[in-house]
Amino acid sequence: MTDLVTIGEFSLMTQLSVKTLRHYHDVGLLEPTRVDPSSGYRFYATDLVPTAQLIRRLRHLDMPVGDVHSVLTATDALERDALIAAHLTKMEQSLQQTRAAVADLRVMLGPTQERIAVETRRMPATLAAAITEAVSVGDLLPWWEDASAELRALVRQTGAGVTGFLGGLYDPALYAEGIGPVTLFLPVSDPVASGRIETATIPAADVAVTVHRGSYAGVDRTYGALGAYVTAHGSSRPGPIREAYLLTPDDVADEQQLRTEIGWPVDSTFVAAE
Amino acid sequence: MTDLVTIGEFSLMTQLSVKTLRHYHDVGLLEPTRVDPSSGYRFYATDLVPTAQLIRRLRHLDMPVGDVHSVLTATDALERDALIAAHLTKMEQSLQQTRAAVADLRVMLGPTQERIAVETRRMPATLAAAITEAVSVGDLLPWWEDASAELRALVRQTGAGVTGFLGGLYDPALYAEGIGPVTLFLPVSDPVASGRIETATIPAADVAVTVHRGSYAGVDRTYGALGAYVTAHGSSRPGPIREAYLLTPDDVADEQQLRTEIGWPVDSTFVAAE
DNA sequence: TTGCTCCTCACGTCACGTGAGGTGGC
DNA sequence: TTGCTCCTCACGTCACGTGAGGTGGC
Repeated sequence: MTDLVTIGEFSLMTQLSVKTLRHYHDVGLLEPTRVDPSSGYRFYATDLVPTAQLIRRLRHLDMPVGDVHSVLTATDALERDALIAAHLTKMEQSLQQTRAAVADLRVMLGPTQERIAVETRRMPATLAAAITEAVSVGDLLPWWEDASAELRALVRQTGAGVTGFLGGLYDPALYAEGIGPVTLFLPVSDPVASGRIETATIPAADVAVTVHRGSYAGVDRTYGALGAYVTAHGSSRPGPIREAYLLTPDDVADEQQLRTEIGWPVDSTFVAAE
Repeated sequence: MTDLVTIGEFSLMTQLSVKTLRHYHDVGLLEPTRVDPSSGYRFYATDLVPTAQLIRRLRHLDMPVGDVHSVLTATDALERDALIAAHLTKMEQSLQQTRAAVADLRVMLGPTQERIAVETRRMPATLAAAITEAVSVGDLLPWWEDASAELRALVRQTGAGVTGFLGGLYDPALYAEGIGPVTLFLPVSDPVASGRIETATIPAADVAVTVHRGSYAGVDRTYGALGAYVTAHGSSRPGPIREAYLLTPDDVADEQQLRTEIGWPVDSTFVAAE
């Protein structure tokens, strides 16, 4: 039998505010040990303190309340640790991204705004091993990493010839609505399919292309410059953005050396006129 | 004269969703260049792209929309850079805290739960140089750093004798409501006052004390253990928590060596009975 | 009886997202 | 005419905080 304390005392012991404790009761994250039926007073056993502190820590790391609940109700320690480890990994990645964003902001605020070289080109239809899925912007990076690894692995395994750079098709809805269909593809000499990988013919398209140099975190600048260029020449037309990964993290050690070709769909007359 | 594009195209160029762009229009953060009076269609000049991208970056760093607005309307570059630098500093600190929280979580999930040694004691009334202010939990750390530096500086300057450890009084409201009065004080031999620093007599009190070892980030565990101990002996009584900073970051290089004495107010009968 | 702590609504906040229902331009 | 893009409400979400108005225990 352990001691019961009021919500105010429990707040002191756990450094969770009274409002927060009541909220956690409402959503079922942390139930008081006893609730007085007539007064509605909440009473907490002192042995709930470690649980409350774990909750506080996890919330401090921005783990969603639902996930915290999963951690608390995990049946065994292994499962619980796995959930926490997964969240820590996410946190580390987000730290990484923040650092990149800070570095990039410094670049943006710097003196020079690079000019971009744009070239228009007709991309021919291409046979490829491809993965197409609806992806949200938030999940894009890990999705990309998984999908590209899968494509490369399968193609290597089947022995089909690779006939071009790894590429992607990004539906405008991805940016406009935050979620949309994305195709990642690896051009091949022969049909290759397995699981979610299908053989596809990437359609031909007229595009204005430029090469983005450096970290993918800064690709928005190139999107902006390319879009502005295309608009200035009055030739934008709806269709997916095309990317080709000329130099990837697998190829170079330094982020500065990454090269990504961005293709913005344009009118065929624009290509001919050029 | 620069080109106007629709919201959809502008979304592509800036990687901001259409909903987000409309929201930024509503709150006045990013106004379209032209709004068609009959259709309500928004049109954006392409030279707004860098501004939109700056917004996106700053929001990515969780800078509040209001602060982003301040950055955009800053009259000169110096002011703008200062605002951004201030936010970057905040971010760095929060990264630091997250890292500490992760480390601490690992400790909590580890095998051993230390036991704490509790002793009860009557703290005598003490003459001190003191700063008392209403502080919110979020601001506590920087407030503490400023206040302690100010106290030490003034006391050194006046040549008054220091007669005890730097200490603090934390009103329960600070934890229960997230904001409350806090007193930081340095015991002195002679009256010392200047600016927000006043001479005060810290009242006597009966407290159960224990020493928290290690990073202040982990102090909640000690609060919990001490509170549970006091409750188990049925002697808790309302009043501010007292802390005394025995070994601070100024004294030791390693966080593990930090020592903070925590005092929990108890009944005088409890002290006598001990 | 006076304070103090606790209670329950109802609503606000922040930064958008969702979804219904409808309109304009090629 | 058909799609597609755009529009405006109104409401939802997440994790609480704010504030009014009221009750219970020493």
